[in-house]
Amino acid sequence: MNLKELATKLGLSPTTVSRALNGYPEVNETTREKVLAAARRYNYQPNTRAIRLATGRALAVGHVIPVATRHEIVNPIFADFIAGAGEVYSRNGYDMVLSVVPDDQEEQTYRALKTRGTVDGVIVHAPRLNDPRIPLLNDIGLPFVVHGRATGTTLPYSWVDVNNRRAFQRAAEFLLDLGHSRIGLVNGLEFMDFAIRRRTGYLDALSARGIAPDPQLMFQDQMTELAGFSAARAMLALAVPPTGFLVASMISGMGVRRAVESLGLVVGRDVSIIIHDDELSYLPNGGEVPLFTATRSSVREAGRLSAEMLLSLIARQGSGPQEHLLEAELIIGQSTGPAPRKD
Amino acid sequence: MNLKELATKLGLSPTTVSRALNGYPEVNETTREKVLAAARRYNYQPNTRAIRLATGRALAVGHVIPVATRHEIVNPIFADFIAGAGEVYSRNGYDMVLSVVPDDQEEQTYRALKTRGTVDGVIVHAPRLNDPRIPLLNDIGLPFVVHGRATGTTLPYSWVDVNNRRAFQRAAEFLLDLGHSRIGLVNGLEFMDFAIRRRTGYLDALSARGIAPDPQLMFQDQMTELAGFSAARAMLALAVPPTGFLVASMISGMGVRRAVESLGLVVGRDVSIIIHDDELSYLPNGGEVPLFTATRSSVREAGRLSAEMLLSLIARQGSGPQEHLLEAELIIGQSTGPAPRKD
DNA sequence: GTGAAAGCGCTAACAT
DNA sequence: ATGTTAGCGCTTTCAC
Repeated sequence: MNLKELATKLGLSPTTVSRALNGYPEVNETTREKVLAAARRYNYQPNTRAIRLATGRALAVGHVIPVATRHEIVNPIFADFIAGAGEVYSRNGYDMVLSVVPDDQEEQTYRALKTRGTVDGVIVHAPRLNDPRIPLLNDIGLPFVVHGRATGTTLPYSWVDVNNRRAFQRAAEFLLDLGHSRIGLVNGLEFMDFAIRRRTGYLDALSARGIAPDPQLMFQDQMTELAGFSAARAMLALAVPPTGFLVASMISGMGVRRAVESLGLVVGRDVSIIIHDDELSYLPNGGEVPLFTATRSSVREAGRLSAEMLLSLIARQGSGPQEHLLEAELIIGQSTGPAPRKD
Repeated sequence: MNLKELATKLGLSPTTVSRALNGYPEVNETTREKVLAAARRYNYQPNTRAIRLATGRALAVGHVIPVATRHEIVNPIFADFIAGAGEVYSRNGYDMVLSVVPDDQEEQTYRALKTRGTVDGVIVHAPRLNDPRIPLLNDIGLPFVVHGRATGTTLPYSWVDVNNRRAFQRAAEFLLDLGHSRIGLVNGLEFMDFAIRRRTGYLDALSARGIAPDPQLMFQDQMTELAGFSAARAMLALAVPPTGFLVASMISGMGVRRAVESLGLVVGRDVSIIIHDDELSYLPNGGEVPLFTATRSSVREAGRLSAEMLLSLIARQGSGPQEHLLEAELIIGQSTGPAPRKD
């Protein structure tokens, strides 16, 4: 059933039916009712392909995932973000187009997305320092919203971010309040914007207490189990080992936990671990570990907000770049003071 | 630059230009050269929206992810599969449309995908026993390929699957050959088709050696770190604990490893662990654990094969359902015989 | 308030 | 081998 057939059945022109369906004000209300009833009755579904051609809009939003950072797709953050964004898209009749491309083809992909009219806008994930995608997208005129921020970028742009600096600052303060003074930082790679901010928050908390940061307690690496394990083992082998850990991700947090336990230490008694972005969909920790988390809902919320922001940019309802900073929720599980010195 | 403009510049009709560009045989080769050169020169990019409307094809493939199984998206398997499939799609000018929907809207989503003409076909992920999606898609006439198989389904359908039964059988045989006789199975939820097949492989290996399965050594649960930890702890607390483990996923495998180490046991000396789908993108295990894996490349390969199969179904090149069974690669790291009894 | 007609940028008969 | 002519199913002026 297409528009023309529906119009014929109603004894109306396609124009009027179209207007009635799309909420144009000039349609007689009784006519509109009839049209809507018939559309429902015949299960009329407009052909998206025709709408796209006629309007020149793609009715789709792109998410480009370079394969080099493919692990991003297995990041629980990504999954929850996508779930939140997907909700908004489908509510607005938009599709989500996922492009998984070799990282040397990222620029080319964005250009093709624009010139072929595949999407009306894109979400930029995992921004890095001076991220080249921002000037690129600006240049080719493809509307975009960044999930996170790109330190070093001078151009204005729209973004939605969790307050990573504040999150790590509060987590560190929490450990400091418990009496910990040697706190190990197990961070992600510090060319990622969020990792920089997290380190800053950690340092801010230390400096507010007049504690000088110890480079031996600050690790950055991929957020894998093995990297977390290695970092924690190295720190625990120090002459004066840390009694608390601040970890950037659930996955590396599991490595840290294993490192601690493999030395016969007990988490929550001898050592406190605070994991960022804990308690996400597929990795419940069973409430065993003192927690700090951005919480699942806030990441979903970030997805929703980003998607809404992008759709409003596409509709040009927005005036200039929009920005939104979400606060992370501090969730406390068991907690413990510093471990007794064993000397 | 559109087709008409390009044709005018060349002094040809749009038809000829279209034919030249699309490789139709009736075009004069010198004409074709000229057209291709001009297209490159003016950076002509055909408007996908117009092609879609004119041909009635969506040039897109759908992947529907119900939010209830949202963890599927954070599954390394999913990421590698998507990477492989995405490669094929982009090589063929197809888009990948991802729909993340509440699980009670799954059927409705497939119907809408069909009636609105959003996609030409779909990939079905994570099939369950008697999966209702297969009759549904058959019913609405949307071409599909299943990644995995759905035991209990009577309708013929196309699929690509890893030989899970054989994989677990070989892994169990490997442990049996080392002298292990008490082998714990840490499986995924056994309403998932792949989990059923894995259990079958495990049981086949035991029965071939005349070993009766012990229900206390067979666990099924979500494939999370905590579930792996709990299952392994429970088994290790038995009067006669297992000396080997067969684990369904990297994530639960980390829980099993932690459980083992938390008891002061050493992996590779006291206990052997074999993890399926290990060594995927973001979870290197550092070669510490005896490995068994479907390997990253085979999952990517499954993605590629599924995508190719689907595109061929869409083009109706295929005659009847196609099937493809991939063998998993057995990768051996350190290995060990059974732990000495400590009584 | 409704309709006729043109057009979005291609493809695909049907000529020639 | 190339061109002419209709569409694909909508939206959108422009008339009435």
